[in-house]
Amino acid sequence: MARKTKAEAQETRNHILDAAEAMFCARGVARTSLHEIADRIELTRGAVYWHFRDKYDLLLALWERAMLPIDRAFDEIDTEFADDPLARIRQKGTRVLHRIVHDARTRNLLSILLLRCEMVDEVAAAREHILGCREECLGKMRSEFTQAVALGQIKAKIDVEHAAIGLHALVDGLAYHWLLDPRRFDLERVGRLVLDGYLAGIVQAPAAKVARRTAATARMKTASKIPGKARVRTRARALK
Amino acid sequence: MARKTKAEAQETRNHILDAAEAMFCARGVARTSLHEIADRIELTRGAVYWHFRDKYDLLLALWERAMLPIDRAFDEIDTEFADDPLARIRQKGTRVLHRIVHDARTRNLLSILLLRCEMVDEVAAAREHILGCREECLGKMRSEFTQAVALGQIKAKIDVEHAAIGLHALVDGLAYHWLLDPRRFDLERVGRLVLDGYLAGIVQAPAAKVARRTAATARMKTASKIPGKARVRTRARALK
DNA sequence: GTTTTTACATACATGCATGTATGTATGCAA
DNA sequence: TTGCATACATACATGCATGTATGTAAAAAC
Repeated sequence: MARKTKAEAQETRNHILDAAEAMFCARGVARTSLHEIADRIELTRGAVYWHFRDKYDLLLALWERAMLPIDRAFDEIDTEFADDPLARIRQKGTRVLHRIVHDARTRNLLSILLLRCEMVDEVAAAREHILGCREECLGKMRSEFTQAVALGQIKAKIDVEHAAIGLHALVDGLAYHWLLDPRRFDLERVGRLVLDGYLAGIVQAPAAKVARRTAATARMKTASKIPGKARVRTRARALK
Repeated sequence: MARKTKAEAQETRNHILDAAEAMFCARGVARTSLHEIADRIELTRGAVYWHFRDKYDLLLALWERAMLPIDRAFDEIDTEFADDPLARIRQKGTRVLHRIVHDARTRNLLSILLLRCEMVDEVAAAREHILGCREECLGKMRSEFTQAVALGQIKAKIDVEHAAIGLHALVDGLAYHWLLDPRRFDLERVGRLVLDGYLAGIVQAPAAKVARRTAATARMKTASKIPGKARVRTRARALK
């Protein structure tokens, strides 16, 4: 068969990635064969094996391709809200939700990651990559929270590590449930509400303090042993 | 070979389930063959096919076996905190976290569900089962939140549906990240902190109100359009 | 213009997982 | 005690996915 030019080869590489993304998303990583992927774009397995070592190398390439635009989107926010870490946190959360809903590639990749891929030995390389990205993301968020504490935007006693972990878990959990059943709720709208609720629990409270206690908070007093975080008093007078 | 008595047959059925749980957890559902499962307990595939239709029927049985104790644990809490819905919410969240950390079966099953299983056509039956459980859980939580609103424990303007979705997402997200890398953080401790932070964002605030606004909340005012939830003022004076 | 390398297609060998059919010895019911 | 259903083991047939080896024509390097 006629050999393609370098640019054309790059194009077919992208086609393979597109096909893999679609197939993985539709039928799961383990259940899709390289034959099916190649077949979808009228190629043979030879082409796939030429560009990628095996299925998991292909999967890793898929993730690397998807990470770039996400990182860039995050950096945009950093410059946009240069002096307002709390706004950056909120903006990053809502933008992630927006991307998941409106950007097919992000949504597909997240769907593969959360629902269509078994995290076992074979995907070890990809797993390490994901953990690295997660750690990087957590580090950034921790940094944001630290700055927010320094600016008095959130309670000083908040453990920034925990706040970051919670935020990350919340967003991923929302995405997970939405991907499982997208018609169940509106990820963007509900997600923003829930996110605001979470942030409301940690933003800096004004001086006001009252002693009224509900039955629940009285119970909680005896039930839990963590003094710092939960004693936070919150005030988020947001939104029009 | 010698036929076993009814009780012995039930025992081997459980052994098969145990072996499947361990293998699925260690190597993923798709990558474990029924041969490996049978081999692990010194049986043949014939035994597996006798008790289960195929691999996914086995998977479904695994989930059904795990759901019973979880439901019972939840019911215990209902009777324990009969008059305090907010405490029930908190207690259920923390108990789930506790179970995940300390009960191997719960942990394994959740690990299979979140990390070792591709949610595609083949697991459709199991998927429906899971969605049903999720809906049931959400319904209960919504009910708890509704009662909490009625008792004035949380802000009346809170949308109980969103609060339940957020709580569910938060717990699942925490579990997901912890299972991905258990040494990264202490699920029980950090999870309880984060959970309290989330609940702190929605519990009923006392009358106090102040006008101080951080840069972030000012931004948020313009950025968001949801008035109810985020305007909640919170106070959770919990914990000793 | 020749050589080399590229970008695939084709062909081959292998192994493994599945499902089913069949065998079989025993528990259990009548 | 007979007969049937049970609780498996064994055997068989099939298909499919993988990896690699080889072929090949054109692009690119020289």
